[in-house]
Amino acid sequence: MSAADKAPSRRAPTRATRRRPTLHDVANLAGVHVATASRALSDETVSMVSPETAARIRDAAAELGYQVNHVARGLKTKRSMTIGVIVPDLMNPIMPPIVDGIESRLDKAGYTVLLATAEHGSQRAGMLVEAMSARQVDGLILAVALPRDSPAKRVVSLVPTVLVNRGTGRPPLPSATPDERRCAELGVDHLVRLGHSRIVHVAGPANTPSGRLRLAGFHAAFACHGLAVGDDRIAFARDYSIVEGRRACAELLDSGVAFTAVAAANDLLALGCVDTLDDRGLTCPDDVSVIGINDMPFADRFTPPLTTVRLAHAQMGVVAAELLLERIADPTVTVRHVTLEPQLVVRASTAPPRSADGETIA
Amino acid sequence: MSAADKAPSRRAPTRATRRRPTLHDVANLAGVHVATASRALSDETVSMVSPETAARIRDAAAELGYQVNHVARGLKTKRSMTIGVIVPDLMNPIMPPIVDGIESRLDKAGYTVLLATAEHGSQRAGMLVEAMSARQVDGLILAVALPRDSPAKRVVSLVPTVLVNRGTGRPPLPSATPDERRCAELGVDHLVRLGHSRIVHVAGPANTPSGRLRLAGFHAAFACHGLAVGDDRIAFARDYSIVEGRRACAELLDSGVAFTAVAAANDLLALGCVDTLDDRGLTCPDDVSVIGINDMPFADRFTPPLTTVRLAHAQMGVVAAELLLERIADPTVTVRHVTLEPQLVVRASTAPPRSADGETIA
DNA sequence: TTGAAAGCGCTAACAC
DNA sequence: GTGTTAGCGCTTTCAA
Repeated sequence: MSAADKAPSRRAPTRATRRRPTLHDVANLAGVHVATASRALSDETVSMVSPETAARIRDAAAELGYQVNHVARGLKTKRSMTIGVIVPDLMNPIMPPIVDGIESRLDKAGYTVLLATAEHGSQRAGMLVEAMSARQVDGLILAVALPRDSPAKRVVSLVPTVLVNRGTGRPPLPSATPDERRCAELGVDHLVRLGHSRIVHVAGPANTPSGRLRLAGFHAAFACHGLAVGDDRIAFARDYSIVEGRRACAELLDSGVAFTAVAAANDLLALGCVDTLDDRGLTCPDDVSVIGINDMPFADRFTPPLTTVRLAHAQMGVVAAELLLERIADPTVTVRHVTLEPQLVVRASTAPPRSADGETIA
Repeated sequence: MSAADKAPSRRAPTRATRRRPTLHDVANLAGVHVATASRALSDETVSMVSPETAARIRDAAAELGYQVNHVARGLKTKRSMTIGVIVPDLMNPIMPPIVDGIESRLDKAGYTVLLATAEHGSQRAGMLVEAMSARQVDGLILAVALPRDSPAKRVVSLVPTVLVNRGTGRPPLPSATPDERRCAELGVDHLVRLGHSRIVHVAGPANTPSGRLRLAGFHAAFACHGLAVGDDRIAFARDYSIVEGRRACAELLDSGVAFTAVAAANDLLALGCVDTLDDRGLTCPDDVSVIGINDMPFADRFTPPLTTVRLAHAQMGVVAAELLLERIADPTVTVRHVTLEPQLVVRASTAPPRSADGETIA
């Protein structure tokens, strides 16, 4: 009878306005107290209630189509079982695999992801961090840079946070990143092994860690091969895009430096280089070899199929998720930076230089 | 005095264990009641409190770095300001723009998106819907099919839901979809205009609405041109992938039907067809023209650049978001199905048939 | 205009 | 084992 105490207003549920059943309803139907119902419905506490009442409660719950209210539970337990993920842009081909890796790993641990996109260092990125914090996320995974003095920095020190695809940041946060320098080294090594020595670099934006690190790797690889590289052999892209690749490559061509190969800081830039080469009547790889970084989806189907350095994006997402899980479990754990080994993927955009062109330095 | 009643334990916040400030803290600091603080901090209710106290409260909030707790607020207001979005797979190139469209539109309305991935019709899709419902999402946008008899169907009737990229479903839900039939028609029209008449179709999975609708469109276009098409001119892919495109195309080739053009149900399948043609020593478009559907990212850079039918994915996401917003605002609004017009994009994978090949039906 | 008090749906001591 | 009693942090009547 207690099951119907609010009946007058709930009788004949019009099917459209049916209220979501609460723990109270379940308890009433089963003829027990809410607390007992709560215990029976949670795996960690079922043991506290007798098997038969537990069964009765479960039946009642099933009959009503009861579902716990995570929000109410979270208010009490202080855990929302949701993780905020902020990426710069889903259209960037490296992001989907990262998000997918994060999501699949987190899902296994029972977490749901709150996803949002914002440009690097934008005001919006900061706002999103705050919005997510207000939603009581249990953790944050950031693939974006926060503005330097953003108030969001405060929340980052309050909720467990890890960085993915970019490692720097104040304060130091755990991170899962590719070995950026090694990417560039791998590329240059490949080019040198092919016989190139007149190599130029289309560098990523100077204001991104990856841009800077890949440039450093480029220099390091050169030094390692006993080659020198002047500033005239480097052109900076303003962002990672095909158009910037085009522009930077044109800049290099126009500058008059002679080169037989270009190592671009990512695949999009490499694609832009191929375009410019094409525009100028040069063919890749016959006249100039081009190598990128990322091995973006379908890079094997471009014209020409792109030689590149593959980054394990999905795995990076998985690692970031694990780093976060670890940190949520124990916030005092040492911050770790895990770096993923890149892998050279040779396709058709690189070839030995024509004649012995590459044997001498320009 | 009440301002300091918990002080002993909170004095000298160790900076590591600092508790998140609550409305209570703000009220205490400002010397008002929580209710007043609540009113002062919400735009709709500021008018109820005197300007000077409001200012005092805002200052206190700022000083403490106070942030509302959306979870607690949601418990009371029954609105979480989050929307659940379930997609089959982020790696599918059409999904990122859809999600991006959804997210950007929803963000403008103050909503955050809870994203998850699950295969079509999988048990997991149902579980996710329930998990999201348990998290009190204010709405759901589904790009996946739910299992027929899933208990999740019940929640779909409880929380405002719209479909994106796929329109059918029981019960009928608002949807934003491409005009699937028209896609296929556009493709066939283009091929016929080029002079082809021996055309085959690599159909999408028969268990997907898009597969079926595009097939219907293929038939309709044929009929419209006064051409007949037997079942031997159609091969079904088991999913939308390059390998299935390869297989289906090989099947057609092996069956012995003569054709000069293939209309594939999507770009991935088209790419597979190009591969198989290549394997058999046939070149596209010289020997056989191939057309896809989607205009996936970088379709213009494939070998050969793919002629295809473009779908406005990002806009579809935006429309889906708007449909949902509309439905949240008024759940009794008529369910609308908005269909987006596709657009032919001619590139290099289609050309007139060699000689007068195409003039006669096989 | 502000304060008091109730309560959203749930969990967690603490009794019995 | 199960019921009682407090809240979690917020909003919202209802009084004053």
